[in-house]
Amino acid sequence: MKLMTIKEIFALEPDGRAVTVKGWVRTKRETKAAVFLEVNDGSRMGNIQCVFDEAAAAAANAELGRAGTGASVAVEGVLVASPAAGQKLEVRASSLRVIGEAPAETYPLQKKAHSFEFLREIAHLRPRTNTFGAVARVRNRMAFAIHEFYQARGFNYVHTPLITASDCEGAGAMFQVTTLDLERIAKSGQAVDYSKDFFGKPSFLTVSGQLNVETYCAALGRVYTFGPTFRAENSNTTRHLSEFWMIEPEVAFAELPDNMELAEEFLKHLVRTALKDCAEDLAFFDQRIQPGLVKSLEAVLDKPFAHMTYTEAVAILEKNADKFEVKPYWGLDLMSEHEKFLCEQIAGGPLFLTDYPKEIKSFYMKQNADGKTVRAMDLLVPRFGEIIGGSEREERLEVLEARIRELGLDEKAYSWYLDLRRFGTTPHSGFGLGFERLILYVTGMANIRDVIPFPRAPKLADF
RNA sequence: UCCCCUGUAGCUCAGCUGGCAGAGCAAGUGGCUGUUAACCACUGGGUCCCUGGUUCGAACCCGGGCGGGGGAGCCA
Repeated sequence: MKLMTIKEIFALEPDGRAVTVKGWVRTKRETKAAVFLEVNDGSRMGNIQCVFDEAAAAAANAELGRAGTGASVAVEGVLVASPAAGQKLEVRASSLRVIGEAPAETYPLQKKAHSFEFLREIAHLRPRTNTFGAVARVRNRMAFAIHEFYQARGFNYVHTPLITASDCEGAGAMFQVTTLDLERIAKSGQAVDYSKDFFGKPSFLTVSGQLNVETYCAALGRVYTFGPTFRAENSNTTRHLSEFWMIEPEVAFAELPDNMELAEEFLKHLVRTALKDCAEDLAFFDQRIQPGLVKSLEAVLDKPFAHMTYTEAVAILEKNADKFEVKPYWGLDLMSEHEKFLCEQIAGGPLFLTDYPKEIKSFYMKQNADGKTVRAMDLLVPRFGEIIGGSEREERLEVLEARIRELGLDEKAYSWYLDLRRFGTTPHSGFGLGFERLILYVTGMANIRDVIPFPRAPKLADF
């Protein structure tokens, strides 16, 4: 590609070479002596300032009139050092071509700050703002960093299915997938005959790739998934989406401490990469969105994450019972307020909580010898709580079968999963990291609907 | 699903006890010796979310509906 991006131009010396800038106008400032056109092409946070002196402005007068905020333009000129503060480089422009106008009377974005609520209503235009451009770039870098991290450690990227015909994933309400004509069935008053459905039985969108990826873990050793996940929960919060992306590594022969070590290295790798490669965007978030963000991310890298068992945590919470709306006790599934207290007030940073009561965790988690707890781990972080949930898996066939029966689950539905224990079973462990929660954590953004391009949530599937 | 808040100009909001609809920003025009959230002056801009009611009179009070936000739960 011959056209240079603004990011590439900013890596050059201001030696008067000819440059062409193509992008979208962010703002235009006019004085008698000069017109300043700031153009952004999304390659970086900052704009490039294109300066039209009196003669150039006169020559480009008609085009300048059409080059309002949002218009797409091509500017030709030479690259020079900027005589004024604020930018090291600028383009001394000789000509301007407006490619597509954005009439101010109808273009929703103005050269002023907009609320995130308003921008959510124009999700197709919001990537043109500083904030959403920065989120998109960080999101991209983090996605790539995930692959870098696992590929460098010999993990295999496994594509688990999005459609599943087994209702045994157990991680929440599922979206049903069907090709049946619902309106006709409703009118007929007949019972649904799933043998006529596409897969010959009820099918759903996956709520987790874990059970499937365990099969490849039992063959390739180190594996991970990274893909979309669907939950039909009626969740209306700043931390939940109906469609979100999740990373799920699974490691054969790994026990819970190995699992936590991996999770800590993983999160630190992502934070380190963001600080290194997204510095300009993070500086913006630090300044405009979440003051102190960069410092708090740097602090994450400094020290080992704290560890605590559920039982220890409850003892601490009980001593501070007066601080909570819900009184803590052993056996309680911890509330948000408890989790935030533990990582913010006690640990002062990311905190692993382990060995939860088996009653509040999934059937597949490895049972401890105490008969009461399982080898689960949640990683809690300041600001919003749980970012990672994982465990060592139960690899003992009899114990897993007993647990499935105990919970009244359909044993037959899990036969392939139990085969992994029947044939060459091994200890193994894994966890799930919510990708959008990671982006919230790294950017300091407050609402999960603002860190995914097109959020899906109850009553929200526009664009 | 539950609780709370909210809906007024393109955007963000003010509007007292019910009495003629306001500001800042944005936009337009003019000015300005290089601006950078530019600055200064002027100008235009309204289905006060919809609907029913109370009242001489409703943006304001009451009922119903719709939209938006925050918190809780579920979890990643």
